[in-house]
Amino acid sequence: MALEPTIYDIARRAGVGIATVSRVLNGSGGVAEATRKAVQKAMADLGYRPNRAARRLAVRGPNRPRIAAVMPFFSTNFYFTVCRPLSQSLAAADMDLVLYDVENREGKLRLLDRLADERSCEGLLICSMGVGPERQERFARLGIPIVCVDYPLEGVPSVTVDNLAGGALAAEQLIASGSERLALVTGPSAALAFRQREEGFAKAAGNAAPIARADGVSREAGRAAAAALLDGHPRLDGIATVNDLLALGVIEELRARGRRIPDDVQVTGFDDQPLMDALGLSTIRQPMLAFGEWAARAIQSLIEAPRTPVASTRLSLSFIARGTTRQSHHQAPAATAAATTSRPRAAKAKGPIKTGRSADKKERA
Amino acid sequence: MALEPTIYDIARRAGVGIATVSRVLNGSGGVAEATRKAVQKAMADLGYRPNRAARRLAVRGPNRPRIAAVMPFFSTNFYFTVCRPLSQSLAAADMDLVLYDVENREGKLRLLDRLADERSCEGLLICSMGVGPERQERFARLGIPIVCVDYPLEGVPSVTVDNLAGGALAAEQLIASGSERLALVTGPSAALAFRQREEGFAKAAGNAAPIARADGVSREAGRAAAAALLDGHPRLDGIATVNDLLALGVIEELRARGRRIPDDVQVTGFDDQPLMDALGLSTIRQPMLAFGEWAARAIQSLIEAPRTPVASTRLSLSFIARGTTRQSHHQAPAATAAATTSRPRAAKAKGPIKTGRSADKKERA
DNA sequence: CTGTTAGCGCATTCAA
DNA sequence: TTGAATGCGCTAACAG
Repeated sequence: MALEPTIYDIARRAGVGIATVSRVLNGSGGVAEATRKAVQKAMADLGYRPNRAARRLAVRGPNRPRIAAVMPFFSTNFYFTVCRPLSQSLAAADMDLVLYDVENREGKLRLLDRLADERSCEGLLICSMGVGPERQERFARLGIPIVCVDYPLEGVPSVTVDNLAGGALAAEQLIASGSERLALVTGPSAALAFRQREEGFAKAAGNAAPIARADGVSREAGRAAAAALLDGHPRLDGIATVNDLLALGVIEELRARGRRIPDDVQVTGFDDQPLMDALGLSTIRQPMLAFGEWAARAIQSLIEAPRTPVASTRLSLSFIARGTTRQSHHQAPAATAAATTSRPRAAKAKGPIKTGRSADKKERA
Repeated sequence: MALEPTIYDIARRAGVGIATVSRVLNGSGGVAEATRKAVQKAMADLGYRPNRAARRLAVRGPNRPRIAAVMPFFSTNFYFTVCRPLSQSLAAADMDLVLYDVENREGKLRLLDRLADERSCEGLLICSMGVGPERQERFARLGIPIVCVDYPLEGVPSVTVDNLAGGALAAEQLIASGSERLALVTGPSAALAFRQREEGFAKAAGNAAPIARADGVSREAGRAAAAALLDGHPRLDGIATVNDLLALGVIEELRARGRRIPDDVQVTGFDDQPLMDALGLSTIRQPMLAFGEWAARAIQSLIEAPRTPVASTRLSLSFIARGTTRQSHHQAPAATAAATTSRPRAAKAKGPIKTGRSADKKERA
């Protein structure tokens, strides 16, 4: 018996009609206690499990759209923060959010294929990753709209930021506040955003500036990368990173080596994840809130009006000055148009908990 | 036309058979370009949206169990951390994780009713919240197993910790390291865990110790509560909290008032969320990883073998000493059996980023 | 290439 | 209180 038992099976076994089985199943009353028991026993014996598809078809239950959110969810609080507005918007629009955490390219592809095979979602939300053109085409044929966040995918609406400008902004800020020997700690090259930030950084810092690639986006990875970097370039006085956690790792290593921050070396992060203000990390803020809100709206309109095209948007980044950089003397070049700068207050790093409670609160999308 | 159009509708409109419609729908090939276009136009015109229930029934698609995870997901990183192992376990077991963020009691009840009405999940995972007995009974009848995390619900398997002991542990640690005038900053009384921690704290700190109730579990709420507390009791030298974020808020307020930590006043958190080590917060660690793993296993076995009872478990808490408390002189009383203590290293708070890289890494479930 | 037909598993009349 | 019959929307043979 490879197949799942159905109400027919249990009806036969209990010596009743399927209607009766259905009744006890739904507690619709009007069933003799004896027969109910018999039916329940039969269900238990056969390990019956109702088929929800059949039920929903029969009951004409609401075809509540399910949005599959595919992303390396647990890698960083960036995704958590993006998902917050997303979740709320979707709930308000009466859609379900199904979370699919993917850690690597293989996992992602396998998942996408499965989603397509089983049509297990009505909308696809992909973060920081691409989709093969053939897969993209497949979803299109199936009528499953795709929306991309933090990744520019041709042919589908996406919200992105100018990562190239962001990378440059980091370098510029470091320079503006006095660093002369810059370096960058980046993450796995699989991420397009990282590669773009690297490029932007190199453009602004000069190609001589060393770039160390961390093996992941964790603090540990950042620390290891910083160690390697500092071994080769002990005189560095400004380290940018492509991610806040990496920056924290860099800072740990710097401290372990007795370098003072920001006096000896300045450090910047990227994202402005939650708690970075408490940690006093200078960083480049991504409009995570806006990311989530935009994505929710886009997928919503795509589901309600399948053929209506949605225009992609590009949001801007801003530098948040905190305790790991010094006061900047020059304004950042206006060249990086898409990136704006804000300096709430020159919060010198002192205690373990340091809050920049100024303009830090709301992001400026 | 209140009803959704079906393939019959579009078949009629396009002047073809339903099979053809189905073909273009699935890209199964073997359709003349002309007819395909006609069909697609009809679909567009009628705003056709395939009914997934029908499809899955017809195709006998895998009845992949969907686990609805109901919790105040975005309130704290506690849930994020619990969900990580949960997500991975479920994925490995071939189940989908559907996230339902609920912010309050009403939202929760409404959601639970909807889940039951629509049978939109095969398993229910509830965090930090109860379910009404009638609702519980309803899910039971529907054959939808429930598992509770961080909340002891009679009749359903649950993972919990001894919050009473946890509250006491906080007070004891504060006392052991020299505080004499204790206070507690707690959260909304709706949360059972908070109430229990309050009770435990009061028992160990004495009923004279003031308890301030914050209006939420955010840093802002913690800070506000601390302000009120300090206004009324300026000489406090030890403040425990029921949540890390609250503790961070307390610390902000303390610093704003020029009190030194831990010299003038010691502070403890609760949970040991991610980054608390970097922030140097002394706290009581919850076994979040184990929470998630256990829940995944429980729901799994309940789905595979519906009638098999699963025993609840209670995991233990441990105190993690970091920079916001002083070195303790006495061992914590052995009375709080369920709670163990560990002091990796007396990390004096110095820089904005301070890492206790010792035994901090893995939790001790 | 395309239409006809027969289920998929369940809820729900309607009679009995 | 119970059973037989019907249909939910779609896919998949099987004929044409």
